[in-house]
Amino acid sequence: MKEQKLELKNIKSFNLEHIFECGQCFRWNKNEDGSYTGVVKKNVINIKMIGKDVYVESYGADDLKELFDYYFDMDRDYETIKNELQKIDSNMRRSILYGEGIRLLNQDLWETIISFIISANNNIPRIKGIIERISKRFGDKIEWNGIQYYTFPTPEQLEKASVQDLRNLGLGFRDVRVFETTKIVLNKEIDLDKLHDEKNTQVVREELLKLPGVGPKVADCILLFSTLKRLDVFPIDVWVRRVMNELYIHNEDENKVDKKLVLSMANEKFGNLQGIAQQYLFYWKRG
DNA sequence: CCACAGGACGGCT
DNA sequence: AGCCGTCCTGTG
Repeated sequence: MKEQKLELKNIKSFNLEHIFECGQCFRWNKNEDGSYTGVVKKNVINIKMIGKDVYVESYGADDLKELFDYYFDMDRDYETIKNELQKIDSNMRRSILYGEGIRLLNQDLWETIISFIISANNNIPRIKGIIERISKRFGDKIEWNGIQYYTFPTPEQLEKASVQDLRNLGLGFRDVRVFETTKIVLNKEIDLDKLHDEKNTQVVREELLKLPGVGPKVADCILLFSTLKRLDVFPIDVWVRRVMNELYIHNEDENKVDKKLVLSMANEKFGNLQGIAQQYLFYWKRG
């Protein structure tokens, strides 16, 4: 374990609030000074921005520069992506203006799977609380500057949780889903490492859908927000359905909008960039 | 007291 | 294949 620092000057398409509050992650918390602190793998990371400059501090095992670049998707050219999307229509232009600093994080696949199983029919404050309690109970403790942080438990660590343990931590009816998914991952009935090697997004999606608690929406979130990083998916929740109806479909009853229609519309308009287009629209309309 | 939240699942038609 | 009730828990 070591402390490291990193300074990045004049970074474009990078805004802490946009990145951490757009619904893709649950383990970053804002501090009083405006900086954010989170746990990534076995590292505690603190980030603040002054103007367009990014200041990063970490305490952990991994090389900070390498970890930062990968986690924050720094190798992807968001300027070019935004330029492409802006050509589509005024909705995209406005949404990109609103969330110009969004980046899609490369979060640990296992952690993302469990996190989004927990997210089903749930709200963000509660999701964050549950994940925090799971980490505190089954993860490893990291102490930094007198504060205790906890890593997200590995499958081996989470295997020690009984259904009742999970229920007591507040998962509700999702307890069995997390319990069963943990077993399946441990048995390698579904090999998470091999999912990274598969090129066809739909094939990976079908694999994810085999996990208890992983339906269409959760699967797409996993594909988009984890190290799988497939941009050709379009997670549809009530908000996205609402936005797509308001902007493009104009159905009288937004609850009766066919999901397949939303998907084909997204595919037609945004193509292979539909995943990130979804994030701009979602963050914009949800405010 | 009830409605609802950033869905999944099972039973039904 | 589509529709619909139900599933914990916290908040309004």
